[in-house]
Amino acid sequence: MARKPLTSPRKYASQERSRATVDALIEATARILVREGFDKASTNRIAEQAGVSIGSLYQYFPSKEALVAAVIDRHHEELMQVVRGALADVAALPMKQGLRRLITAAVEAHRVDPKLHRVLAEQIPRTGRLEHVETFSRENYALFRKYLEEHRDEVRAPDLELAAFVCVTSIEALTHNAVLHHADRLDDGAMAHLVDEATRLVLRYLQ
Amino acid sequence: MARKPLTSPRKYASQERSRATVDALIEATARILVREGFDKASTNRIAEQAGVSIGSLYQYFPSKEALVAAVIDRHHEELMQVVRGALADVAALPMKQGLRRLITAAVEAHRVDPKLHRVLAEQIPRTGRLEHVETFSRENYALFRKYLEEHRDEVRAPDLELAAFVCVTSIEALTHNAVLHHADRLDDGAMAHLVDEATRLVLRYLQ
DNA sequence: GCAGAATACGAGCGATCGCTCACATTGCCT
DNA sequence: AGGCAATGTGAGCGATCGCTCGTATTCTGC
Repeated sequence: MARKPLTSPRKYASQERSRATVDALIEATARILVREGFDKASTNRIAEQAGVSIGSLYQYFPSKEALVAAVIDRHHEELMQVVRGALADVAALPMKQGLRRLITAAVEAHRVDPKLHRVLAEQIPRTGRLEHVETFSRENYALFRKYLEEHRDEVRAPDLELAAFVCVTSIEALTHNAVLHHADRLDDGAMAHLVDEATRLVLRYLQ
Repeated sequence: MARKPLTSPRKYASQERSRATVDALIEATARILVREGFDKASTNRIAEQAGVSIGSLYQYFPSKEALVAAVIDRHHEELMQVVRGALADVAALPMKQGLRRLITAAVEAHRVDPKLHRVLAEQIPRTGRLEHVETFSRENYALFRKYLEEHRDEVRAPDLELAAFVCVTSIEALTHNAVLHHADRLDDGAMAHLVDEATRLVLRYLQ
């Protein structure tokens, strides 16, 4: 199966044991990113934390960058799970309730692993994996646009593409800023308040 | 004047020559950040690009971090110049025109040096100088809140602090995303369109 | 014009980084 | 049981990093 002479690292782990190794490496990377930051996340350190030799690391990840990209992908998949679920839930609701629920979901998504989310948001550009984020954003735009189309009767906007951009960007920025930069001032009351305001913002804009 | 034995670097350059050195270093740092990214911006490389010895660099900046912080401060000062100017211009205008002008100013601010702005936005967290950004954000919130207070008769919001957070965050995210991530699709027409939408968004929210 | 302060220089230190490779161990298949 | 593929190991290489320090040059005040 494997043809290459082990120089360019194998990508696929077929046995149970190696899958555990890959998982441990990704998990260790996430841990170190959260606890010590990007600069401390050297490949040697990650391997050590994972309880795996540095050689094994390079069997499965061609570079440090690839490791971080794997963490990003895993995290984004978790986020999209939340978003897709929420969109399915609210498909039939009127927009007022639907938007409120969607914005609540956005907050929840940011609370899945806020510290990791923050580190990734800050460090992703360095990985050269900006495409990943672009893809992620694009899927968000597309999903929300579809939502708007399904509620076209309640929306006065002529350009749904633009409207989706405005809504998604605003909601993401509000929840991101609130959860990641003002977590201190954000008890449950303030949080409900914020969801109210954000809902009001996009609802009035769309109608 | 200088007491320390040259170990902890001097902060103040008193002669003309040394001020030029400091400027060259900051300018070189900005250039390298824009052209080659954070990782390539080593202190040796910065000194070389500035036409200055590495020793001189450490006379004026105690660390690489301090150098980047200086670039950040300079850039933020330029941005705030634009923002403060716009706020002064629109103080007497009714909100509808005023907000439009302010949002246009936000776009202009992002266009001062978009590439540098992007690199800084992405890399700032690494410098440990997050406080700088926080201060910057806070000044923005405060200025806009003051603006809202002066137009209290046109604003229905009960909590101006929260309203300022919502507006500033949304405007900043919209202009930031548009200018830095969708510059391709952003001719003058699309730009005017975006300003329209953003104005509508915050105006309806506030009234 | 001269002394001392201010400024500039750059070889090079110690640390760390990403990563390779020669070799050892484990698991699968017949 | 034995052979080969899959997986695991870690010492260490070459590069680069941030930064120091002893020395050379330039400027200022008298």
